Amino acid sequence: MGKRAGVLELAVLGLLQESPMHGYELRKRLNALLGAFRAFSYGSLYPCLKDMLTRGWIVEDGPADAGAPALSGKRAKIVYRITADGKDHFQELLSESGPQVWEDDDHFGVHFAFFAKTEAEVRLRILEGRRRRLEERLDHVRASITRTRERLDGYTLELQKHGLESVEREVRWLNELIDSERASAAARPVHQTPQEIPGDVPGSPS
Amino acid sequence: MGKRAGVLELAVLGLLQESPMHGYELRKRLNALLGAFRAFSYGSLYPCLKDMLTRGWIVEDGPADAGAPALSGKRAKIVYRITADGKDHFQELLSESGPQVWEDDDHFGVHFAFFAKTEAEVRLRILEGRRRRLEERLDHVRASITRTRERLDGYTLELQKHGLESVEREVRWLNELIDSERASAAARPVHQTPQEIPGDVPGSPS
DNA sequence: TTTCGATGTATCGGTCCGATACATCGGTCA
DNA sequence: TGACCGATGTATCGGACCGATACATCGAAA
Repeated sequence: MGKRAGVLELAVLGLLQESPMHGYELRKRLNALLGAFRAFSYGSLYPCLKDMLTRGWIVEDGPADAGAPALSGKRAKIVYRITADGKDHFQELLSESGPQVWEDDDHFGVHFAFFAKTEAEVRLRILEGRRRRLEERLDHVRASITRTRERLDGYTLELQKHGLESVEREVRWLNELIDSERASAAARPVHQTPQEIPGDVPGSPS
Repeated sequence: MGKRAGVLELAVLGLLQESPMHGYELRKRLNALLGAFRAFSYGSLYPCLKDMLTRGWIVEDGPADAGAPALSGKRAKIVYRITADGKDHFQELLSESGPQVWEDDDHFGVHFAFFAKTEAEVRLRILEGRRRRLEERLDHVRASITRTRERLDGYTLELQKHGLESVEREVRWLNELIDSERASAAARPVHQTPQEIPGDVPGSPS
């Protein structure tokens, strides 16, 4: 599967970790999770689910209404549940911290969304890698602007500036996050398992 | 051709408007133009150029070194030049101001990049449409956040917040642009041709 | 002289998704 | 009552799209 598939796979496993779900709900939660960031379509979701079934990361489940097994006819709903293998695979994917994670915007977004389940060390490595990447992009864009400054009209320049400031803003965001991470790492010196601070961003809220 | 093709087509025509170019340079200018926004690949550029050739928007040109026609062997460089039909088509595309323009991020970006060549009326319509679109997205995201606030962990929430603020920032940017446009429209009441203010964003610089 | 990065043209395999089809459900209004 | 409608729900497909790649030339450095 392609570059994206890994992303979807991770996101699906992460959501199913919380509770079993059917496709429709999965898609909604998926897109809510990433907010304004990204939208997945059924055209990728269902093939991905199918693939994950064959690999054994997830299994289909009858609906949870065990009270009425075959009563009242048919159910079309298909509920997906994560398997033990799936959980292993999820943790495996989560512990990745190579370039793939921070080079690609989508990869970073999804990985970040599950930071609460990620080891502190990995979190920091990803955040720093991401920052490095954005700063490279920044240099590149800045150079490009100064190189072609006189050729650009006002609107084009405005667009460039806006894009530049967006990236600068993101770097500032990362700086804050990294500082928080470091502060909390210093406070709790050695290894902290993710479970110790379930779902809290270290540092003061904003 | 798909949704994207229109975007690339517009961008290419806009750049060739300034001066003839070969593919490699075209791609560089293209990606510099859109800054941090987007990157086109040869895999889309060359097919697009081929398509535009058959439609007659552009023509191939021998290299400009007319001094040595067949001297010193071969030249692989292919220079593309816009035709009269191409210029017409460019203006036609530029005068579009429907939903396609502001719904899609890429469409908006490219159209904005050529605002200096766009009629003031169209500019305003696009900017306002874009703002409306982003505000819808904002409402949607905000609702989604409050709806699922208690379910989210700190990192997920942080991600949502960051995304939200990005969009809010973009809306503020659009507000400023719209104000500037209105002010300059009020100053020069009736029709102003794009050429009257070549390449200046109306209003004071930032 | 070789090597290397930049310039330059071009294609293809395979991922991805917008559009679409189809079905059921709960509510609402005449 | 029933007919309508929007939300819920599963699923597929055509073809746009692009990362990776191949190949060639050039100027300059080592």
